[in-house]
Amino acid sequence: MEQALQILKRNKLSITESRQVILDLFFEAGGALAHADIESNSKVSIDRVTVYRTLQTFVESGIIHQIPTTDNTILYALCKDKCEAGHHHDEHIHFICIDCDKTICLDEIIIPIVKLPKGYKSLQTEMVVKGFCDECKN
Amino acid sequence: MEQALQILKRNKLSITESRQVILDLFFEAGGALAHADIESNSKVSIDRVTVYRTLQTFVESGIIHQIPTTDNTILYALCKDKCEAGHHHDEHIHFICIDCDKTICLDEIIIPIVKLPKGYKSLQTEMVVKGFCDECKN
DNA sequence: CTATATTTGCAATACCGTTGCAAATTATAA
DNA sequence: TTATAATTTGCAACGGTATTGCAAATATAG
Repeated sequence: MEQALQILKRNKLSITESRQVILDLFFEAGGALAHADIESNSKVSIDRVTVYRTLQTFVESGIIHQIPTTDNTILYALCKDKCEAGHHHDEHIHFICIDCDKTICLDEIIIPIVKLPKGYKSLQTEMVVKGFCDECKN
Repeated sequence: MEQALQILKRNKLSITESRQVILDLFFEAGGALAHADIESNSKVSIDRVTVYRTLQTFVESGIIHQIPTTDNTILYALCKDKCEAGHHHDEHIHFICIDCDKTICLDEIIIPIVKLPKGYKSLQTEMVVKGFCDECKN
């Protein structure tokens, strides 16, 4: 709660209940959330549209970032420190456990630089690893 | 055309026009396609539903694989050699040009192995690089 | 060629994300 | 604190996309 407030202030966003509630959900979850998770997990009822707009605002402010998925949804996760508005630096790996189905940001693991063919210029890199997480290992 | 036929036979799928046409589109494109691309690029008219079901069948058979994106679409690309039904191994990089919007499979560039935290086990890795391709470089 | 199994296309439906607008809430300035 | 301006919210409506059931069409097996 207090944490959410700080984030909103630091990013010069209006302090509203919806925004605080949604931020709290991210802190509780400790991982990535989809739009649907937010709608169903929130105790307070927040309009679908508001959730969409809030997520968009947070992405633009560099508070959360999008994680690509293969099932027509987008996952969102809190950015760590270095993200600024309009300029994300989450060059970390996203891990998807095929057992428990959780998506985990491996913040400490940096995506390696790859050498592209001549003429190609890289601006952004996404890396998604699928497998078993440390709780589901077998 | 011949190529498509071989693939269908090898995977013990019924030989139908739609399936051959869709496979040919992948060969022509040389890269990844979204559902919409298939619908609009096909000379023959194929029902939307058929396209969905065909893509699903191909994924299950290990003929194509899904590439995660962050814009609420799924890209599909032909699997290389080692894919089997239900078990994909496409350890190559997908490059998306933000100018011409094409997706290119950089088959010759191998995804570097990253060291995961203790307890994590990697089965499949996707790497998507966005930037300018060699034709749109600037 | 016939019988069976599979695939296709249509219609209907459900789902998801977006937009415009008025009401409510929050920030600002006196 | 209060009045005003700016922002945010929720509703309704819309458009696009994915899914399902079912009958007709097509492919496979014998």
